Amino acid sequence: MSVKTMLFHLQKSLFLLVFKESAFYTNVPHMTVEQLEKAYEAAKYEEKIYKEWEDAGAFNPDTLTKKRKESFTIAMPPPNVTGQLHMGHAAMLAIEDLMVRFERMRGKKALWVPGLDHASIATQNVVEKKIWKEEKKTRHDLGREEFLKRVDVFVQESKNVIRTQIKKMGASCDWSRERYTLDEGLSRAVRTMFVRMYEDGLIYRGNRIVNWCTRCASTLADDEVNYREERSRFYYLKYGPVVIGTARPETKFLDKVIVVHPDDTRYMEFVGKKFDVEWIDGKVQASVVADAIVDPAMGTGAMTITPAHSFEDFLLAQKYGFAVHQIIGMDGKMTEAAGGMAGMPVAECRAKVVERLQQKGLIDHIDENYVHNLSVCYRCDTPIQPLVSKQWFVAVDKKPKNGGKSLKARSIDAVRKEKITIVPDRFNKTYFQWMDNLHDWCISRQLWFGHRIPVWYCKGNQESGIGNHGTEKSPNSLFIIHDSKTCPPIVQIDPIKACPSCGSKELEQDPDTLDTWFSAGLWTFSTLGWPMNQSQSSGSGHATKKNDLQTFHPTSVMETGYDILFFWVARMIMMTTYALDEVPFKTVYLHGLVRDKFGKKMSKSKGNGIDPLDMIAKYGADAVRLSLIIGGTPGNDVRLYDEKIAGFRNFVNKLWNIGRFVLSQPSSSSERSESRSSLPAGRQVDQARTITLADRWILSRLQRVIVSVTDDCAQFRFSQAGERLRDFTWGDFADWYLEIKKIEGDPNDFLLSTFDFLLRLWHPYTPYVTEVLWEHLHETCNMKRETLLILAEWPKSEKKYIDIASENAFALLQKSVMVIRNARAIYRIPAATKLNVMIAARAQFSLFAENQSIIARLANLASCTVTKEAERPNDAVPLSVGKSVIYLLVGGIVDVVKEQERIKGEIEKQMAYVSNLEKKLSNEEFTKKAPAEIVEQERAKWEVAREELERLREFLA
RNA sequence: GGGCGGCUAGCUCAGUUGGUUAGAGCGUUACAUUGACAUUGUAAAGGUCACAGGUUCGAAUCCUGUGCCGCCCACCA
Repeated sequence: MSVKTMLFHLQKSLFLLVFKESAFYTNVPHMTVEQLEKAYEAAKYEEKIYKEWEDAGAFNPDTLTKKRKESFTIAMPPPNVTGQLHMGHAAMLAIEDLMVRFERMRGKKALWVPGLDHASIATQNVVEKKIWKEEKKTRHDLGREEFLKRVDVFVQESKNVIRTQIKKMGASCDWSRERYTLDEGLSRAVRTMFVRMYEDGLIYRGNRIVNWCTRCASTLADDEVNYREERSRFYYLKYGPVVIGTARPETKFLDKVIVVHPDDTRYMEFVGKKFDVEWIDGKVQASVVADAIVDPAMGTGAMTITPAHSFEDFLLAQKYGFAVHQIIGMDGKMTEAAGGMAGMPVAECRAKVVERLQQKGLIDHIDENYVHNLSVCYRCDTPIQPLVSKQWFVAVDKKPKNGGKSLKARSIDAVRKEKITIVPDRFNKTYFQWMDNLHDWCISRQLWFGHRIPVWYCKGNQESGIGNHGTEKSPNSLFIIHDSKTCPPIVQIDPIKACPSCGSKELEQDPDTLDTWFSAGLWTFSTLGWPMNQSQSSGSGHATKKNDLQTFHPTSVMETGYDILFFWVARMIMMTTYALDEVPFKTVYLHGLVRDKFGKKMSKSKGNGIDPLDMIAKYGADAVRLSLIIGGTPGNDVRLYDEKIAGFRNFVNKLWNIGRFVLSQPSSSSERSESRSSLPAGRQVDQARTITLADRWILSRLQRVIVSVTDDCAQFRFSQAGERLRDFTWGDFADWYLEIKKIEGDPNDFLLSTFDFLLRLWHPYTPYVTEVLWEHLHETCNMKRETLLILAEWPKSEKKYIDIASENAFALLQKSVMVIRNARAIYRIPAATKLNVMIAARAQFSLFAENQSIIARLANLASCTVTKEAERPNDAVPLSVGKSVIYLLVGGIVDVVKEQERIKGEIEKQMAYVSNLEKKLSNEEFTKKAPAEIVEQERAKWEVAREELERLREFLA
């Protein structure tokens, strides 16, 4: 007999079905999977499972089936080799692994390239500190070569630590393609890029004002400068005919130009004139110019300019051709421009200058509460000295000699023309704003650790332009880049033996290294083998796969924190669009910062950080992953704390126990499943022996979940997809479906196949526990496990299994149970008191008749009698469910007054709802203008609500 | 100075193009307890969706303004 005919017969029949409690215990199965511990012990499995994945070659797209056509690539943002991974990295890994696993299961050729960044300035600082602490030596004490050796030792250790940490998170990245920014291959890419850009006129060397960190003894890019609010003194100084304001009197030794606003009536008479002025070291001759750059409201509206130590003044000096004098040296001490104070540290000199000015009566007054932003180094927090020096720059506005648009124009186009989508899209605005304001990028760093600039200077002919610090020798002739007697610098990929201009063999390589973001900017394509396409060994000993660049570039998604949108993402777009004339990635997905429970940024110094490894050890990697994925949205910061992770650990444990239960059911035992070879869900519909309403309901719900989870993941809505899955798993599947299966006994394959699908759907989120359960699923069912879950197919939904009638029917069943439970709680009927219930089922007779035992069991009833129609029995509490009425036969237990109150309350609520709907439906504007289906929907709601209201009124009568 | 984000239940947060009687987790309250799971189950309480206007038949959602919190950029002679 088919299910349909069976249902038909049930509906036809009028007999009373009375549930007998004892019937339930005959089919209760016994556990067959005692070997599985009651609570999931993540630590027991994780390492083993990771190894299985690796051994199966699951991370390497080359070993996957040839059927995979479309590629999916993520270049992992390379962690710095400075040390430990933090929760930000963990978030990055969780999200990227989710994406890669999802796409891999969807049949794509999925590649996730792992790697590490040498992080020149950060790493050098760490190692310098370490050496100082242990040996009280500076890098200069060791010398360049020895120092770099020490760095290398540190880096090797650090790399191992980080690799292990990445693996602990379950990251399914292809270790055979691991890269390091200082690998030979990548270094070659860097040099190639440098030379190409130089030849294209996009890299130049020039004397310009730069941010100088005296502690790091290096330049910093504009975006490597942080600002710190500071209260300091602001000095008003008498300077000839005017009073000028400054916070830095120690820079003012050689100031000779007063600048005022052209419209400032106070100073108009002075413009264009010259004055002899008594100043720090005696008399100087000052001239006055007018320029609109001056803000008349600022200070006194008059200022003197110090071109070598202020960005704005430098621009002015260039504009008017004023001399540029270095006052503060690269070492943070005064130059000979300070006369008798040469060699003095800045702070000391300031005090001395102020003292002298005081003596000379040149101080008008001092503002003690001047608040301004002090620029500091983003690495070591040392105040920045803006100063002029000879550095290498990338020209962002210039068109390449070989044609095409400027770097800036290319980068803007890539996003504006939607070749790159930024998620969330509000960061488009931030990106454009930054790009619009971008100045030439200073790429040379006076560091030892990093990519050495591939430029050689000829020393044979004459003292060359070596030493960016030429200023130290001749502070007043800064604008000579190299004079005509000098051979031009030699810029090329590989070292050479002799100067091509003069043949001299006395060559010296530029001592500086490149900004770490220069190499990072090439990351998506240098890791794939550019500029060499053939098989070739890279420095780390891994082979560069042939055609990787062609197969996997542009990459699919760049997933990283929004805090490095400028540092890195923008640079990659700039460099890649120039080098390859294609975008580095199609989508940029920006995650937020991981913060502590109080919303504070986690940091080592504050000690408020949570170590991912501790959390993994305590709660398991799956729980940590969930806690970083669910509950947040892209671009917004997430708070993370112990209890939160514990909550997700609870869910993982729930999933585990769902597995234990499912696998303990007789349908999964081997004698039942001898012929079963696989479990693609859905197929069982045709094979199953008994199909119940619950089966059809769960199958239908599953289809919807597959659709929404797939769609959400494809749209990067990982949190939403996860919540949807959790609700389905814990609510629909565990709380309802499994409970009903216990009652129905004799479970069919729906149980197994739905569980099978659940494992697949959860796998990208919780790879470990699902893989363990997947193994047990196959073992228990005596099935051959064709693949690991990591390589299993992503579920597809099938429309034909969406069964609205069953969903509606099941919803009524659920409501019946909930309404009874609710009444029991309201009337404080103890759980031990088993109630009798009579249902006047009316049009839903067959539904209730067929499922009376389920209602009885779930609602904890002694008996459940289903009739078509029934008079209200005495002492019965009536409950309304759809068109049916449930009578709780409570005898004399219930307080009549209380019951009347309960019903009155419900009526009141219902009346408000109904009248609301009526108001809406009687509004012609609504019925006329709203879409027909919305109107219809509201009308349907109204009918149901009205009916319910009527029934409630009857109850009161 | 320019820009961005947040403000939704006690707490942490969802809420896809405007149409639900506004949701989840944690916490709280009450009840339950030997076979999947107490890392559990059942039920409940709890919200004028920051505020003020506007657009619309209809606004947590769109527009304008205000307030508070946070962030980014620029700049400070």
